Amino acid sequence: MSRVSRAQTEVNYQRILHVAARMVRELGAAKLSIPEVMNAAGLTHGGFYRHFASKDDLVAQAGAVAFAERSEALEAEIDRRNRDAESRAEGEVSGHYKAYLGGYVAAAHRDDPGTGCAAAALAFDAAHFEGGEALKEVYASGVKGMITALEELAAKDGAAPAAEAAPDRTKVLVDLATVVGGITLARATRGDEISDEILNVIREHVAAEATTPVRHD
Amino acid sequence: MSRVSRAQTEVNYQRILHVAARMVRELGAAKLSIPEVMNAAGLTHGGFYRHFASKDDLVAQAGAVAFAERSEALEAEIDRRNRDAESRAEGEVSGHYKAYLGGYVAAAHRDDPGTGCAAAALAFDAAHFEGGEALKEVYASGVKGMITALEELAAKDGAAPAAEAAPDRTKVLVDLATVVGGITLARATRGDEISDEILNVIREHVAAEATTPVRHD
DNA sequence: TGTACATCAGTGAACGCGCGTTCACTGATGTAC
DNA sequence: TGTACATCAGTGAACGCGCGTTCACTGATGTAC
Repeated sequence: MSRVSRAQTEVNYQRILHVAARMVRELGAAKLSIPEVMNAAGLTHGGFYRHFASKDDLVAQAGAVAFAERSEALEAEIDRRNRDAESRAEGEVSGHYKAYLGGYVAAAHRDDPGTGCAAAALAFDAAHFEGGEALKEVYASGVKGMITALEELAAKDGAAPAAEAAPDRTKVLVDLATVVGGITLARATRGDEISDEILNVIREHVAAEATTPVRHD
Repeated sequence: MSRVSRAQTEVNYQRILHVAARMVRELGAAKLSIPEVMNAAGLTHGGFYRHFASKDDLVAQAGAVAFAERSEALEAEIDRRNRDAESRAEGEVSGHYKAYLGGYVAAAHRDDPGTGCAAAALAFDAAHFEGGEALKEVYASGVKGMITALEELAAKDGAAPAAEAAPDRTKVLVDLATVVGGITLARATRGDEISDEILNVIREHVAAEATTPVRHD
């Protein structure tokens, strides 16, 4: 293969990005190798620099794609909530907020980080990134986007018991930390009985009143 | 320097271990280099294999040391609680459990992972470790030790509001996930305003009734 | 206690390896006329 | 529409680098007598 059409170039670029978005969540930035990414995208490693300035550039762009993929999933959940709201009487709750959180802390999500939450999978790399600020910025704005989406999802949702206030930013931040910590601990202890126990306890805690959990795989 | 006394050998071994326990929490296993560890311990890299079978062996042993260092801090907290209990009337609470959690989610702890919680700092490496099961086992038993210690610390502690049950294993698991997730997100977003906001919100949530926070630095 | 010798912790050079990155080359694509 | 040519996406070999690991060597330590 020599030169390729513009349309094909764009297809290849997108394929590299999405392959890398999966692999960086599975392996982390340090073990992500350019030859392996290019091979997984069906190309040879030599052409890499026609698309990216450096490996750090790839990692930052792939991180942004990972957040975007997940953001689509969360927005779909919000749409579902909005549609439900139309056919719901005043005071009723849909439970999508808690369903989302409950599905987050699931074995399927723990076992498949490559398509899972970018905030959990990329936290280490965002904290340790040394190639400029690109990934750090991607990560921070990705997390802030998640928080906003969760606030939106929770706004008319709630399903809170009588004594508890309606979900607000504080509750969203605490819940997000809880599920991110839960999946992080569950992944790190995978293979030990404590891993499932953590998932189960956290799931019941965040989604006790949920109806059907959202699938994360 | 050529051969060295047995006592000095043990001193050097311990120094390598503790230096590595700090560095692996700061850098992660992938960026931890044997030459740098040995230099930081005041030795040259050639002698490394007199003490360790491989880099994976070092990482696993250093991880165990990191958990042990922190376990000592937690046990000191439990001792303090026990001493307090003697001079406390029935029904009073000391608040050490919540003080510990509150101190965990602090800027000082976020900014100094090298001496901080091993469960948070080593989660990525435990999840991605490929050199046998050593680090995974160290990590799982380390986390289970933390949970046991927190249960013990919470047992006669509590400071729970009227409606809330006394802290039990469920509460400990949820609280642990929340503070681990909180410090993980705060480290990954460090430099952005959201980092401090997460720490502050989580701290108030887990330690609302605490008196003085435990220092984690 | 003193002597002779084996041990082995630490040194520093060397190894092979995979990595990120560069580069000369290819030849279909895109463009100018 | 057709032709001539410049462009440039992709190829595969090559580079320097730091890494984990090995090894011959050193000489003080520990031991046997």
